[in-house]
Amino acid sequence: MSTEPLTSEAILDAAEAALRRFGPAKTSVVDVARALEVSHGSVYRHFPSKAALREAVTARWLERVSAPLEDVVTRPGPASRRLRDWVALLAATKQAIARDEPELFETFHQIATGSREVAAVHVDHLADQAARIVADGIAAGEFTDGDPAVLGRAVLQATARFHHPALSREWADPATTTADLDAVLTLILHGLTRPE
Amino acid sequence: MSTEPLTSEAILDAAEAALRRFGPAKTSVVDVARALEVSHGSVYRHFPSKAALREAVTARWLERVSAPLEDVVTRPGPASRRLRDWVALLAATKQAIARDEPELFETFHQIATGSREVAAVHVDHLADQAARIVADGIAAGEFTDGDPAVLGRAVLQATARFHHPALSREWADPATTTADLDAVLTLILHGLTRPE
DNA sequence: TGACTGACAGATGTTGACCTTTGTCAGTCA
DNA sequence: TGACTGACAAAGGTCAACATCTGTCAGTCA
Repeated sequence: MSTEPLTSEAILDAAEAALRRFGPAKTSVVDVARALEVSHGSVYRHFPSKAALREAVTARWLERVSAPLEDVVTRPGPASRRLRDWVALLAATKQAIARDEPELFETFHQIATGSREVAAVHVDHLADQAARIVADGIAAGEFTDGDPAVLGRAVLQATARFHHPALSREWADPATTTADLDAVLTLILHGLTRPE
Repeated sequence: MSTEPLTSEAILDAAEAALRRFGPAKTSVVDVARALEVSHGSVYRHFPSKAALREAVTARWLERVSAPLEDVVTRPGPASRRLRDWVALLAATKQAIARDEPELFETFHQIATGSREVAAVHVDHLADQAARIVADGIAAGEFTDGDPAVLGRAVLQATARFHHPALSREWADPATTTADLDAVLTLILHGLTRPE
């Protein structure tokens, strides 16, 4: 019996573990509280509803997806190389999770689908990362002029086929998927790159 | 009581009408047979299973989607204009159905998702249409050199966000969607177009 | 003779009584 | 005093008996 005070972080950890073990359908607030050896009423002192708790778990998880991408954004080197690597890493990350932990992937996709807010924050974050690489490329004279925000968003949307969770069924064949992503990236980069 | 012989076409018509009226969950083979005033056993003389019947209805419906696009492919005029119009018409068609007949849209999406074959034929057909416009553009010196099949497929995939049924939730705001599609199309066409 | 029927077995859905879970809140304890 | 408990009402989920549907096939009818 721990004497530590109950924190939101501890609840998120327990909730994520429970979701991994039982899946979204079989995870109750009581399960989460039991793992923490508190009553389920205590969980409600930190999160206003079960939905809010699940969204918080998902938001934290999505943040762990976009954090490694930040390295590619801030790394030195040509913007075209970084943009290509950034999209490839984003796609590879999502596809790896879908392949290796399909249930967990499905869980988080379901929750994100149900809550516009959580998904929107994640998408905005990604679009911003892409926009910053594009801005670098324009500043360096590597890309043609344009609004980085619009172009970053366009890059994200044009590659949706390869990272949007709703299209995970389309990733069944990794070889085809990689070749297709290469073709789309080449098309896009050609569209961004300044001639000469 | 009709003396006409029962045809596959008549069954498809009745099945589509039943799907429209009752939805996919509530449409039984018996319902379809009843509308035709035959026993459900007769339907099985034309289609080996309920799944095959539903797939045939869906295939016919998808063909009605891609037929009007053919006009844009064969129409005279610059390839860039036609490619832009083609994607816009494809997106507008799918989005209009999703908006105006959400249940029917959901029905056909569900069936197509369940049967790789039907969906693959449709996608291949669309990729081929795009490839033909790209080939025209290359032949006319309007686009840079490249494999039309690869580029056509890339165009289709890069615009998936705007026409893939699995992403219909993302079309909620038509104004944003149109602006986003414009940005992606501009990016892609810039990538295809020969400088100068 | 061959398109069609209808009775049938097994699979799949539906229903409603029962049970678990969510979310609240007055009360306890340190 | 404020973090925590646990009993509770309402909402939602579970399960087994019941009903419908799918797919087959021997038999009918023109």
